[in-house]
Amino acid sequence: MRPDDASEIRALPLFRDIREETFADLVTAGFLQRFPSGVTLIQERERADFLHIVTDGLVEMYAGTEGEETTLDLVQPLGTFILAAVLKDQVYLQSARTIEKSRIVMIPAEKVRQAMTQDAAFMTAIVMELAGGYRQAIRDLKNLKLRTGTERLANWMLGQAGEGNRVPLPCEKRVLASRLGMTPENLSRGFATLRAHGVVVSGSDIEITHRDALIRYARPDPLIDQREADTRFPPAPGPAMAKA
Amino acid sequence: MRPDDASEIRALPLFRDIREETFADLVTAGFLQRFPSGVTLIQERERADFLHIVTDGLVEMYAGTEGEETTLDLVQPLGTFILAAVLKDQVYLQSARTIEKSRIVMIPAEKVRQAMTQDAAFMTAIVMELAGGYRQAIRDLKNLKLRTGTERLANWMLGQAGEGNRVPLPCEKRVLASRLGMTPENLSRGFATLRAHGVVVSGSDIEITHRDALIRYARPDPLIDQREADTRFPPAPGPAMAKA
DNA sequence: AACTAACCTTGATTTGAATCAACGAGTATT
DNA sequence: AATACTCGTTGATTCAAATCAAGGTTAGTT
Repeated sequence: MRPDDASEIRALPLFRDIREETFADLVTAGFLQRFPSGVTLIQERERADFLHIVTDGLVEMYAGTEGEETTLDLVQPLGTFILAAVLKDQVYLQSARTIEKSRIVMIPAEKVRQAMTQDAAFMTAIVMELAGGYRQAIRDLKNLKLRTGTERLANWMLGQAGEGNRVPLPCEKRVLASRLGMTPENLSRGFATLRAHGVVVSGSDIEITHRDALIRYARPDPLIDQREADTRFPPAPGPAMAKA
Repeated sequence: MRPDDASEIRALPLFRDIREETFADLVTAGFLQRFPSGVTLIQERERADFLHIVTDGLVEMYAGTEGEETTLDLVQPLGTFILAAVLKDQVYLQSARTIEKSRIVMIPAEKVRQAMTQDAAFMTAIVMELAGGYRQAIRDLKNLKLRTGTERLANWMLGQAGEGNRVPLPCEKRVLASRLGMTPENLSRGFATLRAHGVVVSGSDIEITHRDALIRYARPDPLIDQREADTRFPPAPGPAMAKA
């Protein structure tokens, strides 16, 4: 791994506050690899061997048997995946494939576990990362169980647009459909439905023209849709905190 | 909290390996409370204030707006809940209510965070607990996205029966239905469908008469259905492990 | 024991979503 | 430039699930 690759991932919440020495250990053991689009990086049911970090490109996490598979997540640059499997030293529950030309940093699972025991700050960061991942999974569950497909789409658009009105498409629509738990056909129909609620779609050009109308349709819920700010530990203590 | 209440939760993976002193701190700060059935213990969107441990009874984790809610999990004795919210010092994503007469141990969030920084073994246990919870949530997602309601029911039955053929019902069928992501009506129909696949249902008496037939229908997948063994850290090292 | 109130089941209907099938648009290839 | 291919859209149909609407059972109460 080259020095500037290392400094790039140093900014990650997972590594930001750890000791220089711990980081050096991880970087030394790890390596960076480039992959074209469409490469399977890990396969569900295999033993966890590396912590993966996406430094460039896009990775799809998916699961299921051939022909009957579903997208569970998209990992964008400066995201990590399968930390939980690495820590528990168990098999992957998800597969991963590149869906763009990507750069991936891989760190041997054993080194991660070792570093965790040697650096309390690293372990703390791991706790926060896992807690965040867990909470995101709960959000996904609520999203799936409480909303229709088109509602999920509408809320996804609001999140993706941020403050602006353009909705950048991070991947093929078929992948987005699977991520949202619907078929490509129904995603199309979903976009069609949303035309009546302040949305204009033309190919991969997606725009929100009447945000209030879309919000009225989507009924966004911060407990489902709001990305969580990454938390440093200890979290801001209350004004009147007891000391042990 | 009485001494034997304390010793009861000492056996939990979360506390099993922590220092005596840490455990004493937590026990001193915590308290035990008894609740009748039907009491709301926590409410989504509130600030996380206590780590909860169910020592007796049954707790339903649910979410959603009045009238449109869904059950996310059932917590049985010697289970904990909302650890992630406590650690991140954020709001609950789920509500909790007793659905049986229950005994709950509550430990102030601040004490948990404090104990974590003072006892590496406790932090390690937390990492394992979070990783396990995260993986379970991923399993739930796969279960929902890859299977029909009746398939989820069939696999739930196999898991609930264990080695035997009786399928104990831990809760009302309406709650089970919600947990499995279906309506009570469709749960009934699901049981009806499974009569053709080796299942006999009469009220709350549920029995598997032809396990092979049910398995053929359910097509269980260890990556979805298998409970994870709780992992101590470090996980079993390979035969040739480097020492730092 | 009779009454009440949940809970569960069953049937009919509607709605949401998946599937099947055809076509059009865009991209890459020859 | 023509071709082949993938991707996305649209329509028709089928299927799964939710909803609406009765009944029936059970448990808890008076």
